[in-house]
Amino acid sequence: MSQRSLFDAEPPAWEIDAQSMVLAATVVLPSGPPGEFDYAIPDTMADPRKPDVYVEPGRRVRAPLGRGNRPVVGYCVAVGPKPSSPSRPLKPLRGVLDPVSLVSPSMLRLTRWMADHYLTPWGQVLEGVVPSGVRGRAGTRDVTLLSVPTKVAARLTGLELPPKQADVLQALAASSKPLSLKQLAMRVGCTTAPINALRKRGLIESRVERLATDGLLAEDVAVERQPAKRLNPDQARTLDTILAAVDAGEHETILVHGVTGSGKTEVYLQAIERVVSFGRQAIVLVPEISLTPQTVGRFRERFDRIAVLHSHQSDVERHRQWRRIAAGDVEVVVGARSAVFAPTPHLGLVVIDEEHETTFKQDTAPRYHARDVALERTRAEGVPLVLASATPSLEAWRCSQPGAPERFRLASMPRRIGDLPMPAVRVVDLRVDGESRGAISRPLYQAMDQALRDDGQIILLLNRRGYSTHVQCPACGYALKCDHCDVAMTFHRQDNAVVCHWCDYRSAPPTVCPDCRSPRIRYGGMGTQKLEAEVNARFRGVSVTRMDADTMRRPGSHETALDAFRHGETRILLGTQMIAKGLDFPNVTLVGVISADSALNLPDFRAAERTFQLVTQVAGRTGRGERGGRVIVQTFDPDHPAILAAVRHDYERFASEELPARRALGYPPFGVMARIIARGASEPLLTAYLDQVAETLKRAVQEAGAKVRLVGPAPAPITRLRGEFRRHLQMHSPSGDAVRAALRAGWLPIKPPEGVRSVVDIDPTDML
DNA sequence: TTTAATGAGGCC
DNA sequence: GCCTCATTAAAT
Repeated sequence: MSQRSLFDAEPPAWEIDAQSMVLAATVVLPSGPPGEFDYAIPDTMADPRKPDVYVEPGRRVRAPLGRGNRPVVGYCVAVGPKPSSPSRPLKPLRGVLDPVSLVSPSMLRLTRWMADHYLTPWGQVLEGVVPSGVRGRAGTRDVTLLSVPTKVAARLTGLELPPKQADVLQALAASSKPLSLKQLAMRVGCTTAPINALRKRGLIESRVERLATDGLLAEDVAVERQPAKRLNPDQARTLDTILAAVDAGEHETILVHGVTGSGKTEVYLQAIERVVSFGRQAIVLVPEISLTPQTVGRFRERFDRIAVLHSHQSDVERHRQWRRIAAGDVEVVVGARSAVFAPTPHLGLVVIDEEHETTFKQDTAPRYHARDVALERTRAEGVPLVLASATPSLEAWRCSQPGAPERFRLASMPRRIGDLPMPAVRVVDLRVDGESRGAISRPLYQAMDQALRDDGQIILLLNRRGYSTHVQCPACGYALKCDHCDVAMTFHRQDNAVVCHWCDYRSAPPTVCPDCRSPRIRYGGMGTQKLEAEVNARFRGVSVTRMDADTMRRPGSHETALDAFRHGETRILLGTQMIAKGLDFPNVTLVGVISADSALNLPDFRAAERTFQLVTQVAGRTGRGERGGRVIVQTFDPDHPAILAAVRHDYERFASEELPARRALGYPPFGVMARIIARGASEPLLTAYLDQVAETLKRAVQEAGAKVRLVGPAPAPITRLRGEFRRHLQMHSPSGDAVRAALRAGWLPIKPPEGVRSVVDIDPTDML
């Protein structure tokens, strides 16, 4: 019902024209105006018997936009009757792009929810959710297939034809299946001229078909099937909890909190077996980094038909997997973040492994969190969601505790399988035991020496790549920064260059201070390259492998490095956080954390949580065999609660200390956060814009009487990035809807000036 | 008075 | 995001 103000006059009678209902498609655009637009569906596009040009929700269409009727492509999100009047008729659609729907009705609802939740135009969400290879039908091609009509075939001999044409017709009639133009020409040994002559005379008929260009891609490696493993009581109890939800056929979120090595994976593998036995599909989300052949192998051992989705796939491969999933040919989808959108026709269960990982948050639009999207999807489809972690996010943990607005069921697995003990953790106080030079303290050195003599293997974590992490002049204090970013340059010895880890700008290492010309420039701070050199120098003849973003650049290098470690060819594995997660090597008897504080001092309210997670996770890489294991954690802050809790493998202690602090400040999980990030080349322009946004936001919050607190505007912790200045504005509120309402009223309508870009990040995972 | 330039608003 | 139309300023 439309509302009319008392002061609005009724329109004069001659302006009211005959309205009629026409069949219309509602269209959203991947870029450009964010709204929904209705277009009349021409009769030719309303016939389901012509599937190639049929308009239905989830397909892309061509539509004329604006006065100039500029052709645009958009997603049809709904079809239904809409009013159209002679004075303002609906424009007709121009065409249909997709021969099948790319987005199911339930995925349309999910993306609609995302558009609302993350304040991102619906069309942009869809564009970000449907892989480009699927849109472009990568790996397929229109092929013209030629055949002889049966009528013609019957009187083949009676035809008078030029010799070449006769040969062609003979060959095609003899073929058991239709041939392409090229194939036929090849077979006869002629050009396409005689073939086309026959087509023109109607003696050859042709049809166009979409076919795979490259035949079958690398087939799934055959893997020997493994039976389900016997479960210990903790595992059995957890499985029962999940199966109760599966069998009830209702949505429920189950947080599986199991210590490292407690056998979480086996539990959800068995839960998936049940789901698959009902003819339904399961989606398993894992952090990108753990999508290794080993992980995937565990699924292949247990399921016949799995699909893998990750970001390093080609468009062709992704398209193929997507089609298999949509066709119902797949039992289990294993994938990174975006696999939460897998088009399973009959979803039965979603599992998010390592639920606390920040890689589940996408850092470009649509800036969604796969955990939150999965929660919404499973709720809408009425299926259970399993979140598994040894170190759950505090968001998930709080939902498992009494009094939370959202209730998750908690399943705890406090013991390792085989009743293996958790490794003993020793803290080395670097203020006391730190030596003047080097990364390895005496206690760590001794432990390494011992471990090597006992034939064990060692993992060393240092969460910084490069050689020296800062380049500084002792004379004037100048620290070398990136020319384009407000970030310290890291010296990489391998490339003999200083590198910006944010924009990859590189330059020659300075030999004198760029500021005061002092020749005493110092290279300080420890990165993985320098650690590797130190280990090599102090443990001569011991094989060492470094794993970080620099050594893992080529595809497969991850596998090569881990295989070498598994087979004992490498004794010491050192690297950044990519070695901290999920690895399961029973012969690792020592884990060393070179610097537990590296994440502790970041300007981020989650710094303590990150530190706890990282130390706990890497500590869990040892003690997985009969030989036990120990952990040495080096820190300058041995009394920090996060480190103390990690030392005791005590998640609940960490949570019970951190949660009150979060509550006091209104930080997540007790409040919702949003962050407006504006960037641009001109700092004054940026400041003026964000000040204006702050003003309108403040007014919107006041008018709504909402509980939304604004912090800033202020320079972002990284003030400059890729040559642009950055400022941000934070919003805190107990209510996400209040934040969104404020943003809709106070941010959306303010168009940034030329040269300023502004984005909103709902539930940001970092503050940089 | 004409022409160029900048900005706001609609796009169904 | 792009086009159109309005408003305003500069040029003839």
